Amino acid sequence: MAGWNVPLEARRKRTLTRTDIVQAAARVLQRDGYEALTIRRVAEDLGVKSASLYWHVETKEALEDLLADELLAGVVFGETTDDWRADLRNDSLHFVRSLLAKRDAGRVLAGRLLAGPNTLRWMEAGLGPFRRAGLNARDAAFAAHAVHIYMIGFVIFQGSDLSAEARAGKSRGEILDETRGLFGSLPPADYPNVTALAHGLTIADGEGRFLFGLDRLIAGIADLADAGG
Amino acid sequence: MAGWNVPLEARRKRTLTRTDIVQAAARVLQRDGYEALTIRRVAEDLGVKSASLYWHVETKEALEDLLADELLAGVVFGETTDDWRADLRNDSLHFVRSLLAKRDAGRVLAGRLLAGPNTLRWMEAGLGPFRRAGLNARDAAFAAHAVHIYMIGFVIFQGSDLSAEARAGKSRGEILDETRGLFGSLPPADYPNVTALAHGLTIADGEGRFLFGLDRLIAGIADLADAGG
DNA sequence: ACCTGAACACCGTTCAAGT
DNA sequence: ACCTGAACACCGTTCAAGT
Repeated sequence: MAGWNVPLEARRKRTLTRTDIVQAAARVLQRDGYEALTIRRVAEDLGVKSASLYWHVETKEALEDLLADELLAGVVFGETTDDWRADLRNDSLHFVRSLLAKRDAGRVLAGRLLAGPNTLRWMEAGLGPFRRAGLNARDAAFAAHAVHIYMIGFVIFQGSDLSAEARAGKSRGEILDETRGLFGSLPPADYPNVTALAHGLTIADGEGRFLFGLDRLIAGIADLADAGG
Repeated sequence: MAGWNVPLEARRKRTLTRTDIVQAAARVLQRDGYEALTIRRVAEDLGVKSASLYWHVETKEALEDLLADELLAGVVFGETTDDWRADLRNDSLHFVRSLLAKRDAGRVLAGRLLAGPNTLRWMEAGLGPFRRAGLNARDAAFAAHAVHIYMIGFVIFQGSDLSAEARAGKSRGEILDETRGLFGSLPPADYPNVTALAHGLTIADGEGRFLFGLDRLIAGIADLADAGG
């Protein structure tokens, strides 16, 4: 009676683990996006009923916590050199590249501060440049946090749709073009700054935009490190 | 037959408007939080059936776009002085204070770049210090965007629950205390940086933490402004 | 110990029907 | 023009029941 048409069950030979579930969640996120990341779909991807996941994971939020840690697994760090500024710049660029390469990573990571294994490894390596800059413990921690917030914020913005219109088929570029047009057409008497900066505020915001802010942050941290050391 | 027990309907004497709906959404957000911000609850708050809202608003996402603009209505700006750095610092501090005063504002604002009336007014005033710094148009726009990303990122982090555990009753302070204990108990040979900075990474992160990063960013922007001018 | 069936209390959204 | 009733296709989560 059965035997044919059991492709999903066949894939699963052994008992389910948390790791299986987290990796399935990562697949669903990558394939269908954050909106479609549901317990039921993760279960379906595993060839299992949704209720089964609750044996391994407390809630959907807890699964997202685990997924957030998983997303940091792929972040790589360059070699340590004697130039902490260059190291910090490289590490930060790799960080945002790695997260932007994964769909909706910013939405999952936003507001989570976890202590999973990948997060700890990433933190340990990421803190290196701040310590080599010669900052005291508090300043190093605060500076690292500031850079972290900036990076996550950038990933969220860059990976977002900007508005509901975007989901209705419009591309990010089209939205930006429209916004530029709107900014430029405002009455300059009332909006002198917005009209004057319309172009810079709406041009495609890739790595150049990220690096601009990152370099300002690094310069500001260097000011402090130089003054203190 | 009726006449008694119609409190919600009585409140609504005239026809529904988009403004009514947005303000009801703001009330629901403030009262019940982002998770509870549903079309059905907004409708209930207005004494109306959920289907009615779709006459005025395309989708829930479109309503959240409108709500995002509404959240910026309360942001105030100080007097303009001849010190753009001080003005920028004041404006930024007021911005995060204003958003942190509203529940889950970061979650609504995250990733939205809109051109609503409040957003435009806020942008116009917010761009002032960057222009007075003497930066060229592109640099002023990029610098403003960097500060914006940092502020929104901070609000998201500060307003978040950090993990699923937090929603299960634990306070933010308890989570931070636990995390500090965990960081401190890691093997220092494997995690020299995390253990050394455990305290700074997990102490209660209020305005001091925000200002630290903001001041680094402003210093970095000033470096550029001074070099260019 | 682990998974399923079936239900509960919700969602966003649509659309014919009412006024 | 504006709102409702009723439905559709989903959700997260629980829990008795199966193996």
